Amino acid sequence: MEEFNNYFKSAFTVDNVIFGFDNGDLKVLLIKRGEEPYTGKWALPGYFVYPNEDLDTAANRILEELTSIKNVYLEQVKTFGAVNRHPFGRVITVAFFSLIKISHYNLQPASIAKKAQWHSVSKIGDLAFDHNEILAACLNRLKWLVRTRPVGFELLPPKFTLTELQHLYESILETELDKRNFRKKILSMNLLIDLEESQEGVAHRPARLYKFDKEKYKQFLAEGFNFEVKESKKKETQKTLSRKKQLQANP
Amino acid sequence: MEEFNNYFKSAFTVDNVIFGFDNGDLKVLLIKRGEEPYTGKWALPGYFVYPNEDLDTAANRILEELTSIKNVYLEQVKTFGAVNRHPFGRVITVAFFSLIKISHYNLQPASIAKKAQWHSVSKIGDLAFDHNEILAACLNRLKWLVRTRPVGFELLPPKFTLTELQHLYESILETELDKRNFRKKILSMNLLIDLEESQEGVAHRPARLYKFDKEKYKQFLAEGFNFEVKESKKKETQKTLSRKKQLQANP
DNA sequence: CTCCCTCGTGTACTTTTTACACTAATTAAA
DNA sequence: TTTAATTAGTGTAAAAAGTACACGAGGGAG
Repeated sequence: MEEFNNYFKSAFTVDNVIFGFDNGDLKVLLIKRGEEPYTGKWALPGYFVYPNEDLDTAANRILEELTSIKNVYLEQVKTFGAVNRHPFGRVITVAFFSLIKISHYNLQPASIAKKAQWHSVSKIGDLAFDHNEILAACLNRLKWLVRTRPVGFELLPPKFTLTELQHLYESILETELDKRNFRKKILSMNLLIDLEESQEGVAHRPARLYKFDKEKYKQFLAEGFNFEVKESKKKETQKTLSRKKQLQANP
Repeated sequence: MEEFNNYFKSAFTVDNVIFGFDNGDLKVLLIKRGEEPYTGKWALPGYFVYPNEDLDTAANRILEELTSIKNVYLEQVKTFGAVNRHPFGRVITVAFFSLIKISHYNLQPASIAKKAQWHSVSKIGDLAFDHNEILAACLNRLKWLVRTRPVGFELLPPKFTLTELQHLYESILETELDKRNFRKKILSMNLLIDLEESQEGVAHRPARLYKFDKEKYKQFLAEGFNFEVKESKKKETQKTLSRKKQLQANP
């Protein structure tokens, strides 16, 4: 016990990569640092974990302080603890990401709003600390997630069109998807409810609005996951070729 | 800076789930605790992270102290930091898992060997701390990994038969695989080299030996991953049914 | 020589994925 | 009110991948 207390202890933080979707673009909420080190640089929102706080509690706290939003999708991704990642001492940080609906994002107190800003993921420059690396890890996880689980809904307003959903996927996966195949796939999951309403205020044929079916989603989670969105293949994969070879060899 | 030093600091450890495969069974290396708390209970090997040590360095150190093995597959999985997970104070632990070839596993110094022991993953009892939870998380990740990347080789001796490889997959995935389909799939990846040798000392027709092709594997990693082993379907999935419904509705 | 055991192999069927193009609905402008 | 502009919405056929399934071959043990 006494021995225990003598061990080296390190500062312990949580960084939260807050994703949103707006204007056809995937965004991250960044904060302009007002203090040393890296003053003036953009950084991921993060803070020390309190002694009586679990990790995800800390991540939620950081999110709420910034956006006044609670209860959103939040996932632990990876822990970063390189010896020299913080110039003032040893700091270990657990990276989380969360998915929020930007439309629901309440303006924070002015003091915070001055510092916090949405940035298109595709146009991020040099961030403070190792935050580019953290962001990259979270982006990767998000890509995997979106191919695997129908979480797109977390980033869209409650009512959305299939085209919006497709743009969201395309933006996250950085690829183009075939409209018909995408719709076939998404609708075949039966996780969308057709609201039988249409878009308003657009200068072209209005699209149908859908909402996400939370009940069916629970069922889906319980039964195992059979969902994947794939991009087009442009060339024969190595796998295909080698399989053909194999078949020729053993006719 | 001064402020920085006043923040709450926590003890910081790494736990390493060391997987091996032997006798048709997936194993984990556990240690019998000789001190408080949880004296006498089995626990995952783990230790404090030193001030000048990166996380994966610490995980490798723990592995090496126990097994004298270096340079094996090692992956960070998740960080566990619940407020009360350690009765003596706040301890945050980063869980890693590693894959080793049990055949290469040198006997440690007797002092360690007395405490360390391989346990079949399927027969693990109550572990110390939250280690059952940590093990479960690592097992899940391993399942995903094995369906997605050809890492099975990390757990087998340098020369192995396809049946051994299949048993490894079956043991990790906790499912049965069809022999012909499994071989077709594995061979079509072109990651195995047929050694044109046979097993010896078995009381039946000896199987061919293969080894893993590291060069092709690098290529495979560079080109993106197209590998998955699936278990048999026993019933129509919900997806199939709903798709049929949809097709009937729009003929 | 026979028994016993595991090895190794092919095919037909089902499901999933992919590629691809035109008509419909609405607003804005002429 | 006609026309242009713009996005919405829809089906099908071909290719690839996945699945189910059974028997002769090769070796050791007795």
